[in-house]
Amino acid sequence: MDYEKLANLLFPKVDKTPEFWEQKYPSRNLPKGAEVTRYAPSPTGFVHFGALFTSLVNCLQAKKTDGVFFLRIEDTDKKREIENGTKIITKTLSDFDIKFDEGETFGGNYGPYTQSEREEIYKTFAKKMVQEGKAYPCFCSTEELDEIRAKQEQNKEDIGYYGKYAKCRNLSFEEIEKNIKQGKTFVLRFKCPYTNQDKVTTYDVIRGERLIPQNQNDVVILKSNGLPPYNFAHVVDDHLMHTTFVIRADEWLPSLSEHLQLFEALGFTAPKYAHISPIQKFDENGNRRKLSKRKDPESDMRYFAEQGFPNGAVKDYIMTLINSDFEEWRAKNPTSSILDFDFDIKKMSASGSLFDIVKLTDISKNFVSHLTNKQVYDLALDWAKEFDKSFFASLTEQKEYWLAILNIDREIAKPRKDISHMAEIKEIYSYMFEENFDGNVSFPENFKKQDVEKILKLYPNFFNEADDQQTWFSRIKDLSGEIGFAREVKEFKQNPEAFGGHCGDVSTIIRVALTGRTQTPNLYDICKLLGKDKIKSRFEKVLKNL
RNA sequence: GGCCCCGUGGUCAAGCGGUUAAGACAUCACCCUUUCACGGUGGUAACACGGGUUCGAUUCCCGUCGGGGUCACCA
Repeated sequence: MDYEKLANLLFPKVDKTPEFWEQKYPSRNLPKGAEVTRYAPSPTGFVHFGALFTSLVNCLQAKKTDGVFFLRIEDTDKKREIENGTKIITKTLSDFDIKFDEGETFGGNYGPYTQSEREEIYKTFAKKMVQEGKAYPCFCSTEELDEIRAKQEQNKEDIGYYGKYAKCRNLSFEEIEKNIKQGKTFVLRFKCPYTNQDKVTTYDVIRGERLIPQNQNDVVILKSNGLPPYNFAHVVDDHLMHTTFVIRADEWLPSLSEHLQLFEALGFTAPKYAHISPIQKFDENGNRRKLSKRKDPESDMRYFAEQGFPNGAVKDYIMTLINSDFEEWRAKNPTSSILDFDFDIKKMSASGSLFDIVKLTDISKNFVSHLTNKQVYDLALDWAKEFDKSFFASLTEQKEYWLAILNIDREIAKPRKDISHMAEIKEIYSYMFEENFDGNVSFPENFKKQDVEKILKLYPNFFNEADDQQTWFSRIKDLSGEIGFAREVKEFKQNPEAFGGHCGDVSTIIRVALTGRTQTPNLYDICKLLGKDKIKSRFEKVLKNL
């Protein structure tokens, strides 16, 4: 077979040579140890939780080594593309402070960074493969391929396009020419020189050295639309873009040997690899499974935006999954940038972790507790603008009041931790607004009705808006004494029979009467914000319902 | 089904042949406190199983089991 002739038959329009591209994309001049990493999504407009996870690891790996982190859009399958898909992805990542050094809209000397615009490049290298007898055209139809598979399944043989099943592998030049003249489309297949009896040693940065069977399939390297599938695009792009470190999901592990073969066939040096296990969740049977786009709302980063989790909190949570000593570091450095953390990809676990909303909630509460009232207000405002119109209106119209509410138990040594996401704020503080208060509250059962009545009638006389917190509470004690309750909790505990309750009980009754809840932020602040008039009117409503 | 990956408390996880098997979340109890929180102390709770190797295995090897992934002209 004259491969040169075949190459020209298949790719008559390709006039560039591999050398041309090699010269156009010379080695990057980077310091020793600098890693070039990338995030390479399809423009589906959907950012999976695991994708954010992976992109964060890639980003950190590049930043920690003073390397380059770039964005490449893998759009060789036009079916998956949606309008503005790329924009949505970059916006989402940028919200999480994941910034690219290079990419279609970020600049860089190794573009185009969109695969559909790289067709000429792929074809140049595909042609080279043909010229060297390492690839051949395949005219098999889907039906023929299905037949092959059915036969293999029946015979319990390995499934795939290989050996005697590789029908088009030995087509003569004349047969190929005839097919092409008839206008038949073809895919280009890699002429795989191995069987799966052959083994190859691979190295994965997280998993270490492994001996794995070689791929034996004549995999497709150019689809009939002229663009390559992932395998060939990955190899050509990451070679030409000088990626040094490919960090990707572990679903790629089974095709690693295939990729390595392609690097070898092209005469390229393969990058380092790390394969990350997927984030999982329990299914209805209690088994773990990968977070699913269809079944799990939290697989979509939009979920966290809708709930109003601060991006920083989500990122902190992901960091705890990436390197488990992050939490300890974060506790000591509550406001430091993640880049100051001693990230190390080798500290990553090879096993997949379970998504845990409870843990995220805890981390988020900690995160929010370190913010100022203004920062929380701004986050809430941003969130409400998009997701809750009435809350937005309330925040805007009563800005000062909201700032005061959000300031309760904040910016003190041990701040309160009750807000984890923006969507719950309106509900958490609903009792601060008269329109939500109907006087229909229920007191804990151990309180006597007459005690409640006494307290509600007396408290307004004991409350002065000008009092500081200490004075305020001493008046509550006075009130306690007046109705036969203990002024001090200790006093009560020593002799419970002698009292109707203690000052803490009085506080609880006031709290419940005012808010309908047994747990709220500092009661003193609430009373002060509400003011005497509202306290009175709320108590009147409660007394009517008693 | 073939191949591949993974397997320490409910969850995230340290651990790299000898440990009282860390820590965090969750949970429970208690303490602190002028209320609610916050905080503190302590408790419950784990090496999937079976064989080796070894003086000694959570750690190394093999097998079993369990879970996951992958077998496309999708990435």
